[in-house]
Amino acid sequence: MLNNSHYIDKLRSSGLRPTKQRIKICEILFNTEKTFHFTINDLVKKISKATNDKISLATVYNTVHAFKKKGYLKEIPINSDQSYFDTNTSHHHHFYDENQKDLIDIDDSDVEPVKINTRIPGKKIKSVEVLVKVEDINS
Amino acid sequence: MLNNSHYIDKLRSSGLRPTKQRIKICEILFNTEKTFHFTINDLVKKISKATNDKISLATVYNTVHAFKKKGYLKEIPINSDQSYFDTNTSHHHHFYDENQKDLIDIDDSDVEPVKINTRIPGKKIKSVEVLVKVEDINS
DNA sequence: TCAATAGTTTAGAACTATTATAATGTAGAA
DNA sequence: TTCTACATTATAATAGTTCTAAACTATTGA
Repeated sequence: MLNNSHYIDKLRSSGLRPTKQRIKICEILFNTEKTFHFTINDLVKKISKATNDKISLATVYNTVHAFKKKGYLKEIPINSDQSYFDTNTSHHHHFYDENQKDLIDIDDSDVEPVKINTRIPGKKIKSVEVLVKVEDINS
Repeated sequence: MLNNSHYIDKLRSSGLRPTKQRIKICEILFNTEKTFHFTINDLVKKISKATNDKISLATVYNTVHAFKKKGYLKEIPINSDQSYFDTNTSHHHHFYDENQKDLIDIDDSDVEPVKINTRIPGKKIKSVEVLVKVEDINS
């Protein structure tokens, strides 16, 4: 809202035109102290709370994908009917609470480096992601 | 095909009626030396190859979910447009080849035990799954 | 053995997340 | 300012999955 020049620069420097929709989405995703997880549906709700100018669903999808491609967002692999995204793009892992259907970050420093003692010929490792599924103690 | 009594017992003992559809799906999923990964679509194709009596799509979904619930199948967390299942229900991990969209088992013995040095109060760990995304070396 | 019943299968409709389309709008360059 | 390539939009299309409700069948117990 206030200081958008940062986002404008960020967008422009990665070859994305700083349109008002993209800037608004930047504000919603990156103007927070803490990183967070969201689905497209979550983001649409946040947008409609934050502004009166609605952004079309297609643009939300386009923007999220563009941001993911540029490395501003990560997609988190969970079996789910919808995709989860993370504004925390640093290397880290996740708890997935199967009762609350809630994702919780695990700091990289809280996971001992994962050693994989096998390789696939002709392939290089792109990422190593740990998903810790948890549930209520009494279940 | 031949010795179905094993599957009949297995189904019955877990409270699932041994219908011919379920027995057929058991044969396809569990009559193999090696475990494998599949999508619902893969399974439907295997069924239509294996038999002339077609099994309706709804039944395939129902059966896979029932088998998953009983622990005969695992669902593998990958971001994908469709769900992947695994007939290997032992503890192990996966490579996901992003170019070929192919899943490859990583033996549990090929991954050093993953130590998580943090916990969520009131929650217990249900599983720890490692997904190693790989891609072609020249990409 | 046979009817009752509770669980199962089925085709097809419905639903939901996501992607494609193609017309309109707009940022940035000339 | 004008042009053009890129963006946005509403809407249609697609694809995986779930729902529905009627028909079917394995099991129970009389």
